[in-house]
Amino acid sequence: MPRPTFDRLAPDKRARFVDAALDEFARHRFAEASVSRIVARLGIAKGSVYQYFDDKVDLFRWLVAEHGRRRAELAGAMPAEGTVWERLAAAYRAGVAEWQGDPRWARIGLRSLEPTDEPRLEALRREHQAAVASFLEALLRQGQAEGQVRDDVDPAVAAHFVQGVLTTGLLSALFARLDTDLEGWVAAPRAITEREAAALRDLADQAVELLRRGLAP
Amino acid sequence: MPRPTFDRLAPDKRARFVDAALDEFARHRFAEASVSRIVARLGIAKGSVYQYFDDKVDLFRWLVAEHGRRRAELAGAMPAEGTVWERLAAAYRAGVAEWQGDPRWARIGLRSLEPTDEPRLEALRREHQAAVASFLEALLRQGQAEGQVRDDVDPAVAAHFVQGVLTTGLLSALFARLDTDLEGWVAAPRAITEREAAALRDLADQAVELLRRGLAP
DNA sequence: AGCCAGTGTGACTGAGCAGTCACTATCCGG
DNA sequence: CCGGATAGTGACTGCTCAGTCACACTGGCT
Repeated sequence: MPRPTFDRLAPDKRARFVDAALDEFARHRFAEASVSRIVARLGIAKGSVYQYFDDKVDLFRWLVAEHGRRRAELAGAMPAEGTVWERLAAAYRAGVAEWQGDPRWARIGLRSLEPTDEPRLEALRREHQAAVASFLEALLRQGQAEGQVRDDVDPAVAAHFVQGVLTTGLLSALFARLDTDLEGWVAAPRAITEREAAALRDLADQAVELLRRGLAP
Repeated sequence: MPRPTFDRLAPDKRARFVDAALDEFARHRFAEASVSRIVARLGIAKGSVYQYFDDKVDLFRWLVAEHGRRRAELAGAMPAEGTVWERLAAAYRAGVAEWQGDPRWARIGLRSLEPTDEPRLEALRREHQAAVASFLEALLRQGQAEGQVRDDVDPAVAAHFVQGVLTTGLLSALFARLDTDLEGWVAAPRAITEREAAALRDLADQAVELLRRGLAP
């Protein structure tokens, strides 16, 4: 939890701090991210950071929570009805919207799923992992109830496969097409162009089509 | 490249060193792996490591290369004919065999695909990444030629999806079923039991079935 | 016995890190 | 203009790390 001082911070100062921290944690995984680098870049004293947050873990957790808030906003506009495949495509479209905004926030979302040596982050990671898996599992169960997913599929298992296609698979397909990778992208962050977003939606449709056929009765 | 001294090492000493290094790099990603910990555990002087290898990168690269040699041996027994799905299942079975041996070596294989801040490892990573992708792409093209994969699928794109299912997806499904995760597994490495291997083959069959249906004409 | 190449050693260097704390500066209400 | 609260500071501690190097040891050969 951030300290009260952080909330009271002048908006522009706060914004500059968040920007620098976001950049650091987007570029580097938790263990390699450096509080020293953040303050050096901002030209402020290291002690200031510890006026705002208890420690590095606290700072990272705040970023993850803030990412959650931003994503929830995007997802708010997302329909919760329709066929399984429509909902899946919609969920994915919300993801695209995130990359079209500030890709660094999207990266924080991925970082929250990365394993760490820091035990206080492990619980958080498992929670997020489980949330994704159970969202997809529920979706597949709905699909079975509505006859869009065949009954001999184990939703708990298939959820992992779906996650594999939509995260690892889709991302690596995307970056292969863009001729860069996740690292390069975040090293020089920019919002993706509409053209690229279209390519991504195209890929997402291919992915969903593969899953639709693969899981159909 | 290891130094000549490493090759001349007495077999048991060499084996003990490799075991300790393997353990360290299986448990920790490259940046967090510690040469100091390796020597502390073995009770040898730090300088010794630098008689065997140029530096930490050199040591890691040797482990990755050694893993490649071991996997090549396993893959040697793998049939290069049959339908796409048979070949895919066979490739996966070779992977299972690896986890049934020493799971730490399997982990090194995954480590070689992880991004690093170390530029000298980036080239290696891209190479491995590309090798996997192009193996799968070639497989899908063969499938199209033989009418097992529908023609409106882009093999270059679908290869990434297949990779997503068979790596991320299958692994996370496996560990969900085993009630542990990759980290816990390597922290207490043991060969998987025949029962677990059967579960893994069952999952692999489900994954291949999903892909078969998803990509079929 | 004497030699020496090959092997092993561990204190040391220089670097980076998270986190602390006595101190200073700034702001705001009275 | 004063005084207390709040915010900011940066040198410092204590830690871990990769990599070095002058030195010591060992075993085989002459």
